[in-house]
Amino acid sequence: MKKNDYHHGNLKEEFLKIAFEFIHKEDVDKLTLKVLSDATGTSRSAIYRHFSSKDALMEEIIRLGFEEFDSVTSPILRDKELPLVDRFYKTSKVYINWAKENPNLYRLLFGRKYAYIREEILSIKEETCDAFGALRYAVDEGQEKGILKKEDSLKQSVVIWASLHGLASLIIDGFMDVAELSDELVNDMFRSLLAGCVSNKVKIISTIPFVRGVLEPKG
Amino acid sequence: MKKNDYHHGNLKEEFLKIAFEFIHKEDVDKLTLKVLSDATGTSRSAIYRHFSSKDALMEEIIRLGFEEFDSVTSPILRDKELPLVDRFYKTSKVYINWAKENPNLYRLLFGRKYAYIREEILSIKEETCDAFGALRYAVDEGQEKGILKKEDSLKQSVVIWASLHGLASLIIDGFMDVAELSDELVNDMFRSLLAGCVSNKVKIISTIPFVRGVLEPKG
DNA sequence: TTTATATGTAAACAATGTTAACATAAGAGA
DNA sequence: TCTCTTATGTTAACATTGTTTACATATAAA
Repeated sequence: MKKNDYHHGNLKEEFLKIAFEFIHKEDVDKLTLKVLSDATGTSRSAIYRHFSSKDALMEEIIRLGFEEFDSVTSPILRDKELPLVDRFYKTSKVYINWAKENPNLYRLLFGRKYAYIREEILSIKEETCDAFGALRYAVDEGQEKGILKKEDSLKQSVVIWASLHGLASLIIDGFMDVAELSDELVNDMFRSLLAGCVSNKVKIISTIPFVRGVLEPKG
Repeated sequence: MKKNDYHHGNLKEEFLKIAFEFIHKEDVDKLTLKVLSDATGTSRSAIYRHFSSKDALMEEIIRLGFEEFDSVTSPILRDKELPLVDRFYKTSKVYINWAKENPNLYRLLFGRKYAYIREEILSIKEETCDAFGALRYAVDEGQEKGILKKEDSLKQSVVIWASLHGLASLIIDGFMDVAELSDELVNDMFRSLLAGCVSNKVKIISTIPFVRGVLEPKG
């Protein structure tokens, strides 16, 4: 070990990087300070020069996690090139698949433990660039175009979100052996949501065969 | 302290009772062995004469929890005196309200940590007297009577369950301030589920005004 | 060059679940 | 009743957690 290894250089960034990568693979409560100190070749208390506590580090991880989550969901909802129903459908697919691929991160973001951080980040009241905001925006758009029933758009959005969240949770938390059915379950859930939310005043366009099948059950 | 307090008598039962009551009030990870030993006036390691580990005790708590959960949900789904749709509606209400009143127990039962115990208890394959079994049974009944669309009843049940689970989770895990909207949200969710699942081949009976409103949107 | 600040380590804490060695009560068999 | 076994309790110690305190060293400012 060289002498100038005493000062690491960018230890804070490395802590974050290692922790973030760890959460992509392993369970949240397996991420201990020892894991971080071992991985960086530092002592167990080195982290306290860069974060006031372990929770403070987790806060940053959660922020990064939401950035990643938003980056795979929001753009689809906001993509004006796609028909609106297709945006909903694609988002549903991506949402469930992302949760399946990143179960520990998903639980960290949407579980109870760090609810106060989530509140801080999501802050629904303003139309920020987060996934729930994008969903509300899309729901509003749907109502304006007459595609969705005109109801309280917050409640409508929560019902949609809750459905996806519930399905994702059942799948990743091992509630019954439904993980291998997830593709079909998303389709069924989407069909149910559409039946509940779609107005029949306007003809709705979709480029996705499955979605067209849902919209025209007689065909 | 009397001399014959050395042997407690029914310490195991008391541990279970105290732990079970604790979970009804406080967070799961606040339930430590010290809490149990203090409450019973014993030492921190006394528990190991009755349980092989803390997790073994938690297993029993989870079993008790499912008994309680099932006792407030299953009977409604199995009550042949009620119209089927009313059973679904009442169960939805009771489900969400129970989760709101017992958030820590709900998380313990349906969270990831003790998934293997849940698997053991629920064991969907057989038609046991559990809530999910009762749901599947009710879904089958609905399909036979032509009330529900004839689909894979497992998937249909999972979609219903996931919707309620998602809503309950959002409410109790502090995802947005929707707790005070929960009554309306259950109604909206129920409306959505019914739109997705109900067949229109048969006239459906309900004694609940709200449900009738959902079934006859023109009225 | 000296001084202050930033960033590391080592040692110790209390709290957690857990185990091992020991103590005592209860019950069975003589 | 006496002894032996078993059941059930205690105390002391462990390793692992997150965390704090005192100390050490590299970097930057004066």
